[in-house]
Amino acid sequence: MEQKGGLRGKRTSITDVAAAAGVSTQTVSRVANGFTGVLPATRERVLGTMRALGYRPNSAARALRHGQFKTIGVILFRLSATGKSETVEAITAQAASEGYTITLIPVDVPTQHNVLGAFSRMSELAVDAVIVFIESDLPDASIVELPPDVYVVVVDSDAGDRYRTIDSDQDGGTRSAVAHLLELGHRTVWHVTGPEASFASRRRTRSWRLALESAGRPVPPPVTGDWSAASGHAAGLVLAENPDCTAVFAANDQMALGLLRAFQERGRPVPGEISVVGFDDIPGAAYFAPPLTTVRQDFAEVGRRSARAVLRQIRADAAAPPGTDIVPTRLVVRNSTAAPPA
Amino acid sequence: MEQKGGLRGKRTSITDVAAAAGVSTQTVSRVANGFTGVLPATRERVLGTMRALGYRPNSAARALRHGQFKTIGVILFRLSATGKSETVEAITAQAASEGYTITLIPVDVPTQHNVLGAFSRMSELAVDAVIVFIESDLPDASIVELPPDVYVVVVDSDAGDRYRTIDSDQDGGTRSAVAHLLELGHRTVWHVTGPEASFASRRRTRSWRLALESAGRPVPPPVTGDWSAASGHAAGLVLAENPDCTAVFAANDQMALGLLRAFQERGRPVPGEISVVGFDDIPGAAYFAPPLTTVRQDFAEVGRRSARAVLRQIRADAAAPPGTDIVPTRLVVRNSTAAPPA
DNA sequence: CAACTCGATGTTGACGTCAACATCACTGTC
DNA sequence: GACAGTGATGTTGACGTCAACATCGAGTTG
Repeated sequence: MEQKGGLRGKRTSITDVAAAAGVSTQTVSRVANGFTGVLPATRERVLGTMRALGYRPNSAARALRHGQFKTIGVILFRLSATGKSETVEAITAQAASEGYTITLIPVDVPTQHNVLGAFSRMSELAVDAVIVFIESDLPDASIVELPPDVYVVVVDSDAGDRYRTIDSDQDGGTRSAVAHLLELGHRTVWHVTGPEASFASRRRTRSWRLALESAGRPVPPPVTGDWSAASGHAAGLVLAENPDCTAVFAANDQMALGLLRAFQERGRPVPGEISVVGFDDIPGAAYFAPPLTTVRQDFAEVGRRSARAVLRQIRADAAAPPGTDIVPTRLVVRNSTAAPPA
Repeated sequence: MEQKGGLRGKRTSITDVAAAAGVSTQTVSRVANGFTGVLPATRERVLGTMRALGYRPNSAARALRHGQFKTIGVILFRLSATGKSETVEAITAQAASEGYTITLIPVDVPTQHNVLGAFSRMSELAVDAVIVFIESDLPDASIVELPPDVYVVVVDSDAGDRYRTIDSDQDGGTRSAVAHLLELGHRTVWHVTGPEASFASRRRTRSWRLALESAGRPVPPPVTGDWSAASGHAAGLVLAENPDCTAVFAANDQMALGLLRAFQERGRPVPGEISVVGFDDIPGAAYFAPPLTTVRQDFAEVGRRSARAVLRQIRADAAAPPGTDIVPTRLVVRNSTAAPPA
């Protein structure tokens, strides 16, 4: 019933509690922070007054006093992209376990310019460190805009030589996908890529190419998609016309889903005539028609490690050495892959 | 190259700039805040000094001074649940457009106790308002723990009589799904529910029941799921055995996907023998086998409205009247529904 | 040219917290 | 019983910002 308007600024402060309890603010502070050296009787009295007055420490004053915000900023582009929410969720949980809070710093479009903007905007934000979670190239200039007292960890990007980086094993996952298909007897593996701008996509494409080359297989021209099932479907319609195509590696599961559909529409049974492998292992992939063989990413683990890395820097008050911490991926074989038709 | 350790606390303050530029801190403040009444020459000089020293306003000091944090807290359970990330993304964007930042406040398990904990924990957080985004019942006691100077908007829950609430039109969506199926000629519609604890699920179940009753149709026993495709699959295995079952309304698309798979495994063609309708319209639903008829939720709009509602309260410095703002949902007819077999 | 206006800039203090230091009342010692 | 020691509690000031008020000098007016 107190949810009335105009209540701003009436928050009870340490001074109010001190006055009401008949002690000094310092004593209240000691009680609030659980310090010893306060008589049990006094402590109880103060505690009671705090409760009665509904006292809550003011975090702005604390932050000002301590020079720390107990907050980590996460700069990101599309939170709703596959896996991102799992990662952010894990970051949040991990941070919370150490008393830190997460602040979201959105970037409209991940152009160099905008990322730069986010970096400089953030520098006046109340954060002790940042996790950069944008799957595109970081502009070189960004380092200039970075406030020197904020630590940085980068997720899924190519800043390993400048910042600590956490990444899923895109390369290993891709190689195991290609290897799986080759072992089944396919002559080569076709590929549907993600958008050009995506760093993850480019790496998958590169690893796919390398895997084929090192196995001495021909490298068919990749088909460009945009992560969506629709683009996978479009790619599938093209690929279905090609009798040589017996195995496709899609850069994510959504596109693989589109492929599955396109092949079904074109009467090219999966895995009978064409095998399909995806990437991500999204919820439901096991129930596609057919259940999708795919590369599972541990999005949550990426988040946990990012948070830990950043927290470690804050604790040590020192930047982590650049370099990349790679989170394993794992091929999950289901029913969308089989030997090529005889 | 400045990313060295131990740099904490060296952030340049308004005082440093003032000293360097040979003016008072107040003048720097005026320049920093774009106030008039500063000679262009002075302004330029100060601006230059700020740049040279890399000055960034300290938001903790600002917050302390103004009594506002320019921050909105979002209390949520699982960020990675369907649609949640879209909503949060929209909240973040909307808030950012008004200079507000989003802080994530996770709740491990949405028990009454934990939600309460989040509420009280949050009260010492640096937030001006909260969006409660937990699809479970809010404990009555929560209101007690709520700091009186923080505004609240609730998403997808049943607090409409206490707080401003934003919600998707679960009822309308469910009714249109059921109506669609009945219009196709099905005698009745079976239902796979979400978990018992979910408020959204319970409402969908209730609306489904009401829709059938008001149409004078028999109400078959609902099958309980847990949102996952696996649970949908399990439900489908059961339902497939029942020759009376010709139409199923699944409380979400993941479970619908599981149903599709189960019916396919059991040789019950969709939509030939059984029609399936889902809820959510997740990415890829249009590429399921067959493309899924489902109820589309506008998750982003829910987020935008929540943010706007909360921002409006902050601006007006007054709580919004309780009541619910309903975001429309829309039936998207695709190929998983058809007339029942003759 | 004294009185006054007005625009530019400076000074002071307060927001809430808490570290560092100061004080005060005991207790026990010789 | 004067004195050091100890533990509980109080006082002061500083963190960075900015509103309110103060000052100061140049231009205007009668």
